[in-house]
Amino acid sequence: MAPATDPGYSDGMEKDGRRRTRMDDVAARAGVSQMTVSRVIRTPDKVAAATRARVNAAMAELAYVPDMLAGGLAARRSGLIGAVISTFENAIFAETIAGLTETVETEGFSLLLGASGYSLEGEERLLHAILGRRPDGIVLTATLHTPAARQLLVGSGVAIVEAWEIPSDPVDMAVGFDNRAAGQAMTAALLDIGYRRIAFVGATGGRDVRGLRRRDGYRVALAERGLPPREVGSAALPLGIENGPAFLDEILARFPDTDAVFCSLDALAAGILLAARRRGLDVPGRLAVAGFGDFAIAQPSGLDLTTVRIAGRAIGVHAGHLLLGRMSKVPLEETIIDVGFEVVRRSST
Amino acid sequence: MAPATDPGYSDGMEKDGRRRTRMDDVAARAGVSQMTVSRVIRTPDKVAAATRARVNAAMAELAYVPDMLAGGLAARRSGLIGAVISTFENAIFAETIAGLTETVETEGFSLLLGASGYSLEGEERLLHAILGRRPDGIVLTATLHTPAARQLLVGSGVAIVEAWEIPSDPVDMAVGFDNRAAGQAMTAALLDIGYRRIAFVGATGGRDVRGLRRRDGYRVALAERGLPPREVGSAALPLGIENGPAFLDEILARFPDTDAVFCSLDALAAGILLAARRRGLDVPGRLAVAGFGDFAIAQPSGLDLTTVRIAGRAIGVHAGHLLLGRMSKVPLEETIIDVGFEVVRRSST
DNA sequence: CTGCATGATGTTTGCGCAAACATAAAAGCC
DNA sequence: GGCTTTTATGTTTGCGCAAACATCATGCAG
Repeated sequence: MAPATDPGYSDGMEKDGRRRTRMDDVAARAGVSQMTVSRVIRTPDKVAAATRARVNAAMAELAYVPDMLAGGLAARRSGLIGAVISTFENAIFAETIAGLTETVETEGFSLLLGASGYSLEGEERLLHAILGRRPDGIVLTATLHTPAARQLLVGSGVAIVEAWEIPSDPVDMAVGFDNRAAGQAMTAALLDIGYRRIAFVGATGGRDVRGLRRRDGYRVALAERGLPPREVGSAALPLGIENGPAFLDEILARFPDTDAVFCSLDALAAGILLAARRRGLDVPGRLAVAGFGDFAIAQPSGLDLTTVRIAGRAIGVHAGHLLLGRMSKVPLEETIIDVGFEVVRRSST
Repeated sequence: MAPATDPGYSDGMEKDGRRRTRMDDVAARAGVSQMTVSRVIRTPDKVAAATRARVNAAMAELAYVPDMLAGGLAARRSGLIGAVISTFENAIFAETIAGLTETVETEGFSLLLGASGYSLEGEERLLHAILGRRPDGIVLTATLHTPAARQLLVGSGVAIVEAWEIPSDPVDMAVGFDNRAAGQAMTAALLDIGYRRIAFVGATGGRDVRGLRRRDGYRVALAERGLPPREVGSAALPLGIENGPAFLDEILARFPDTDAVFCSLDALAAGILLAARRRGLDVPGRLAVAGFGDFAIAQPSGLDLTTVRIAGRAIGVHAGHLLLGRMSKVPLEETIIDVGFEVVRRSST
């Protein structure tokens, strides 16, 4: 899995034959030892002010950039944080990644990003690629699907945060919310408004573990009132706005008197809503539509979708802090963080 | 800039005191030398089939994951590709990043992602963080703003691709399109339809170099017909859908007879279009609206925006191939790739 | 059977840095 | 002033791996 080809000029030489500047070069110029340069970079307090100034000057003159690969090898800490998302398709995780980078970058860490895709093989390949870089921490926004993958992570001993979900059996740490409770809450909200013939649209199986949890919540909420579920969906991923018309047709064909639809994703809800409008169905008069995620599209584009809002950015920030905390040796008091959710009612219900 | 804190157990030991598996361990178990294990991983053809099988078995049994940091240090190639975006806010570059990762991952490279934000200091900090990891290549989707940053990159000798733009003076390689030409083409398209009092909304200065290029194109197209420009905007970034109402007000106040608006971004165009609808203005009858970028929101959400479509994914794929090509020693024939653009007319004009 | 490729493996060394230890100088202390 | 403690710096060593070179078979032509 290592790069197969050979770079043109990364043999330590630049294009013009110069060798890359090392600590030794800086040290020689400043008239100190290599170790003192290292100290100026990592623990400046332990170096006399005058010496520090000379070294800093030398570094500036030579435009020295420390080699963190070498440093990491020696110190046994790479300064890398691995982040695993399932796909770039839906921008669900962008906020989380943004919050995560901003949090860990301030401490000098960099982000190693990978998309596992929907193939199991890809998932393991990616984990190997990330673990091989010896990250100091890993954030999983994607769900792990194989026992082997789980095994690999646990065996690595790396700090791990599972995000966007509170797993019943976490690998290590976790930041997220209870998808089941969220699905139940949204369904309950629809019931409170007065809807009784509520359909659910979303993944029916396969890889979308979280969507399935939300569906479970939907089932529970209906069961509490003794109402039968009406489920429509597909196991194929990813589901998006383009599936709206087909799913709407299916709902209306199988459950003609449906008065509300709860979609496992906003993109899906947007698709249903637009399809309904196009068919001349009054929303929410004839059919109410609710989504999940409060992804950017939802509100401002005039769809004004009732949805469940998740603090995506906060998840990323918390995940970063969990990792930083774990690395600071002070034992963390709480390693499972529930950021909750919020049912936001807008004009689509 | 190095991580300030100390990890709990990355001293080469796992939590339970086990040492991390190394090549030596695999070698011992397979009854070969460490070097033979290295060969099995990188150049399996150079190892006898029987030996290879033994080594592979040993690796599997020990769940060995090669340390690419150490390997990179020895081989002077990190297997990392640095990617610099300006912000996660707009999902503009998600497709490009996706195309890039998919391209380079097949060759065993991993992505090091960083957001430079809108601060110049952040830009340099990020470059240091990335260059310090000794990437084999860097893709810039963000524009470079300081001479020092440019200097740093050139001095590093790393292969560089500037994406989403064909700079007049590229640092190294580039994949993108001519923003000026695109702005001109869209304006010309509006003129061809028959609009004559066309306003432009977008960045008026500051960091959004590409937006300014598109504005330049707008000016040229109008000047060719002897029409005066009508420009509205702000230097503050980022501009988004929420700025729609204010900009629409400004347009109608300063240029009441405007019949079309060309926005430097789809998000902005969406904001203007929605604001116009809310005011009861007929789109495109009273006011036509055109955007730029064909970002996901545009079409399916019912806005049906006329826009300029850019092959964002192709940009990422090309960028990846440029880097891989540069690293394969075969001299590249073409290092500046223009992916062009496409004016897409929809119902908003 | 010699000689010389060719293939398969082993040995040595160093990538650039930081941990651990060693030393030297300065600063307190009675 | 001799003593310890503290502060500032230097020296040695090794992180885990791959490049370069060395070695040892084996094959095979003449």
